[in-house]
Amino acid sequence: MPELPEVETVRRGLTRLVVGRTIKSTEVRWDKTIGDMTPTVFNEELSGRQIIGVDRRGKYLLFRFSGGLTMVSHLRMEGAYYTVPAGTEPGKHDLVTFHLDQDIDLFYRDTRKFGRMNVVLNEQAMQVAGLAKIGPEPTEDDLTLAYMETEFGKSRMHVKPFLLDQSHIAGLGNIYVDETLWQSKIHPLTAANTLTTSELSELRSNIITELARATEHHGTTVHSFTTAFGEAGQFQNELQVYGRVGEPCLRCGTPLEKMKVAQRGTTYCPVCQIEK
DNA sequence: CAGTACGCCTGGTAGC
DNA sequence: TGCTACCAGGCGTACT
Repeated sequence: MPELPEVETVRRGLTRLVVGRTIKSTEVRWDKTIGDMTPTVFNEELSGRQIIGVDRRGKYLLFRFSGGLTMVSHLRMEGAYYTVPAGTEPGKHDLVTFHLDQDIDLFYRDTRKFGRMNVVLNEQAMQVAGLAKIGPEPTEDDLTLAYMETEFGKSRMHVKPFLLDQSHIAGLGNIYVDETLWQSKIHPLTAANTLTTSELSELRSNIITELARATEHHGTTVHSFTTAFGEAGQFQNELQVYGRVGEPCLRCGTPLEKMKVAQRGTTYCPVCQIEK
């Protein structure tokens, strides 16, 4: 499931492969992917526009088009972009085709059809649902300890669903939440407002470092995620808890356990991550 | 307002 | 083998 490192990897791939290209036309084979817009309007809006950049905010991709339009694209669970030679027949799960100049087609594939793309004016992009209330990027400059103390202090939510909520911190998903909670020795059911300053400081630095490291490795390959280059990320080899239920904790050797927290599978060490 | 349950989807797999 | 049941889960929406 693409989280921040995977989305950033896709952004870099797209920047290399399609920035500078002009859209000749589009085809949409699953209407829900483009929200309220009809395939006809989608095609009329985008045809003739040049792709002038691809930005990212949290897990959202922001395609910048000539003429002041932005396409906000969220990959959700399995969305993926890749380029093929013009004329390539789309497969069953290729939901959208962007026919580009220079005989390139950009395909959007999404097996489970959860991903969405919304075309809006540039100035409306940050009003798109999900972006309107998005929290700070998990970087040294944007995610300050002072912010975390204030934000976590306001909520009694369990820390796991708290971290998955993009309005608190942008970019974390199930994998990196499990990883960073384990690294920080914090139990997933700990109430957000009971974390001490030193625990928050540790968590903050683990989040920032982990996402940066995963990005360097081109993200984690689970299920169907591949980069826009068609290559697999390598960070799955670095994961310390996700997908390792029953295997020994890398710190204390206790078999890792799995439980449901807010309907999500959660792997943790029952000894290292002590419940308060 | 804060927090929670559900629906959206399909491929893979466990169990019979 | 072929069938059913269930699981994976990010996020928007509806609800408490």
